[in-house]
This record gives sequence, structure tokens and C-alpha cells, in this order.
Amino acid sequence: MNTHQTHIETLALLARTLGNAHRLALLEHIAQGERSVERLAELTDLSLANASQHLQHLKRAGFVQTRREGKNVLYRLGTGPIAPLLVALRDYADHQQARIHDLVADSRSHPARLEPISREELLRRMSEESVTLLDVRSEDEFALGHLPGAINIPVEELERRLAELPAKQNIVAYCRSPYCVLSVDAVAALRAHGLAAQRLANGFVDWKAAGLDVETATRVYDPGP
Amino acid sequence: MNTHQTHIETLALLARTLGNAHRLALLEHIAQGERSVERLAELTDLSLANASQHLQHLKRAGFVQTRREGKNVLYRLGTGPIAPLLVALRDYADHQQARIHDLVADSRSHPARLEPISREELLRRMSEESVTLLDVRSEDEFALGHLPGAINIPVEELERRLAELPAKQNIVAYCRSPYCVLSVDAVAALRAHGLAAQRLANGFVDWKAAGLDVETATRVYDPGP
DNA sequence: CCACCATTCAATCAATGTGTTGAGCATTGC
DNA sequence: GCAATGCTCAACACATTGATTGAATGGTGG
Repeated sequence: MNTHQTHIETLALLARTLGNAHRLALLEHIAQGERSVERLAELTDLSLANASQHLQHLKRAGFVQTRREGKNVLYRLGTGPIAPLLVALRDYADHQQARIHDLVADSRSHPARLEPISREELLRRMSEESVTLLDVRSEDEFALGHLPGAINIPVEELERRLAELPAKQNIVAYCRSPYCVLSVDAVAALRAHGLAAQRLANGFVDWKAAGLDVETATRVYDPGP
Repeated sequence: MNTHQTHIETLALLARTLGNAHRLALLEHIAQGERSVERLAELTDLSLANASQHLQHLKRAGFVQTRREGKNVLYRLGTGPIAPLLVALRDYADHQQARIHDLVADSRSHPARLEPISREELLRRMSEESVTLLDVRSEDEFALGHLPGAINIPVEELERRLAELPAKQNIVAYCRSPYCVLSVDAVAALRAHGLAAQRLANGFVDWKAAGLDVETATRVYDPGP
């Protein structure tokens, strides 16, 4: 029984390492490329010593590795299935969000999910007519990768940035995963303003998993001086 | 009221909920079927009140749901992609274990991975001759599902339970995932005792993912009405 | 080999998380 | 209704984690 205890204890330890917003933020920045401690502290708005401590915590769990370059210690992502773990975590979070949203929607007797369109349907439409792709996730998620040609307007800014959208084109909104419900809100808001909008059924994760083109923000890797 | 939580804080909160060995243990027991608080407290060796608190923690994060039956409150697994999350966590842990193991192995100049056999190869052999399948994971993991006809001997008990294995048959040992390295140890131990043993390359996860038959020990979760 | 500087370590305090106790509150059986 | 049962809640003590400071380390570049 002693070894099993150790095994589950190990899992808990790993989960706990991810159980801190600052460490997750550091991890996301590191996922975009090697960064020095100083740069990471800047990016995450942490003190140098604090960032260093969190980074060592991550390192102990194997989520990051280090190497020295000149005066700087550069942190990079560790080996192993880290991405699947983070994706699973986000997927679950999306589902939770959707669940809460559904409760609210039910109480208001909302109709269903505003008939989402599939990836195939989207591809077909993109080849036949012009479609405006609207990415309603946060800016940093958008920067990490999005559908080619998509416009990024986080859902909470949508109402006051409607002007950025072409009035004549059909709009397809999407967010992360099938569970992510931001796009439902977005479509509802767009339609309320008289725009032709639909949502993509399975979101960005599905698109990427299908091996389709993904665009990333201009500056992907900036090692600095 | 500061209910505003950034996306990343939500992720951290969920991860933190999994970041406790007792909660993980509770979750694993619940995954096997509905259980009352009392039973769960027993199974995990926690006080009643403490178990109750941890369960409510899990409930807040949506990992479990409750219903009342007579005097008892029964906890069951929540909806949403919980299993993938736990699998991803375990996979990552397996990889970490393998990494440490490799370091040790390297320092001893061990040979490579004892030529693992693929799933296809295993299936072929199972159809042609008799093969003894040896599951070296812990008993509770075994209970949650294993290859059909497999014998379960946790790797740490292997040395003193060799008698349970048929001496004349070829043995194929496996554990969870490609990263899991317990089976390497097992094969090494078996060969040291003169038995014909090989390890399965990708472990149970791969087998299950391929949609092949899985045997379970205890009754599987029944959602009821 | 020396001075510099990015990073880490150590010590401290505040904040959070955990486990125990005993009280409180439903539900069932009498 | 009343006691018994099963669970939750509240309050406390204790352990762990997190942020801040300032000092130490150790590799670099001169």
C-alpha cells in the first residue's frame, strides 16, 4: 500500500504544481519559446525572486527545463505529454463554464445551441463564399494560434466593437472547444444587432486536431537582446 | 464581491482541487460507482467530516455530483471530460517516472527497453499460441479495467508471487501507458528468474483506445434514473 | 582572477489549506 | 413525536504555501 500512496501522492503533487495561476501563466509564456527569468518575471508581473521560485517549482515537476546562455538562464518547456494535460484541463474548464451557462439559459427558457455548423460545413462555405471568421477568445489565446484570417474580438468587447465586422458577410464565431460557450453568447449578440452569424461546433481545438492551417500572431518568439 | 476570476485562475482552481491525494483517492473510488459518504470515508481512511469536506470541494469543481437515497447521500462522477483529464495527468506522471528511470538505467549502462512488442504483435500471438498476460499495475487500477484474461501482480509484489505464473508459457507484461516503466522492471525480474517475458509497448491506455476488449473486476458505474 | 549581474537561496510573515471536534439538520424507523 | 442515523457546518489548531526582502552564488566577460 505504501507504493500506491506514493503514486497518488505524485499525481497530487503534479496537479498542485499546476494549481497556481502564476505558474500557469509562466508555463504559457514558456510554451511560446525559451525565455529568461527576467523576461518571464516581466511578462507575468512578478518579482524576480518570486518568478524564480515558481519556475523552480515547475522545474521540479518536470514541466520546464533550463539551460544557460551567457549570463541568462533560459527556461523552456519540458519533455513529455504536457500539452495534452493542459488541453484536458482547459477542456474540462470549458465544460464547467458551459454547464453553468446552460443552467442560466434553461432558467430563461433559451432555445438550444443556435444550430452550430461543423468544421466540414465551414470549410465548404469558405471555399464557396466569403465568410468572416470571428475568434471570441482572449487575446493571448488568439496569439497562440487561430483559424486563418480570423478576427479576434474577445466576447466581452464584442458589443462595442461591432463596427470592426463587415456588415454584409456571414459571420462564423468560435472559441476553444466544443464545451466553450462564449461563441453562443457572441452569436446571440450578433444576431441581436441584425448580423448573420453562426457558431462553429467544435471550436479551435478540433480545427487544430484535424491538422488544418493555424495562424499564429506575428511575434512568436522574441528572445530579446 | 470579487467573483471575477480570470480564465487562468479558474484553471488553477481546478488543478488545485486535484492537487490533494485524498481528493484524488476519493475521485477514483467514485469513478468506480456511486458511493455514500460513509463508505468513501472508510475506503480512503478519512474521518467522516473530513471526507465530507473534500467531497464538497470536488463537488464545487464539478468533479462529482450528489443525490440523496434514503438516509445516504450518494456521490457519483460529474459530467464532462473528467476521465481525459485524469488520464492526461497519469500519462504525464508516467512519463516523469520513465524519465527518472532512464537516468538510473543510463548510469548503470543498461541495455535499451527490452524490445517491447506492439499491440498487433500481441494480438497475433494470442491467436496463435497461449500467452500469459501480466498486469503489473496496482490492484485498484487493475479493477478499473484490464486486458482480457490478464493476471494482476503489482510490480513490487512480483518477486514473491512468481509461483502464480505458469512457467511454461510466454509472459507479456504491461502497465498503463507508453511512458509507464513498471513493465520494464517486471520483464527484467522475470527474465532474471528464467522466465520468457516481454513487455507490451504502449500499455493499457493504448489497448483501450484501440477499442479492444476490456475486462473490469467490479461493477461499472450505473447512472440510474 | 576580478567585478559584475542574473539568478537562486534563506528568512520571514501573511494567506490558505487541512484535519479535528462537537454542534446542527435532515430523513428514516419506531 | 422521538431517537437513531448519516451527513454537513462552524470553529479552532496546525501545516503548507506564497510573497517580500536582502544576502549569497556562480558563471561571464573583461
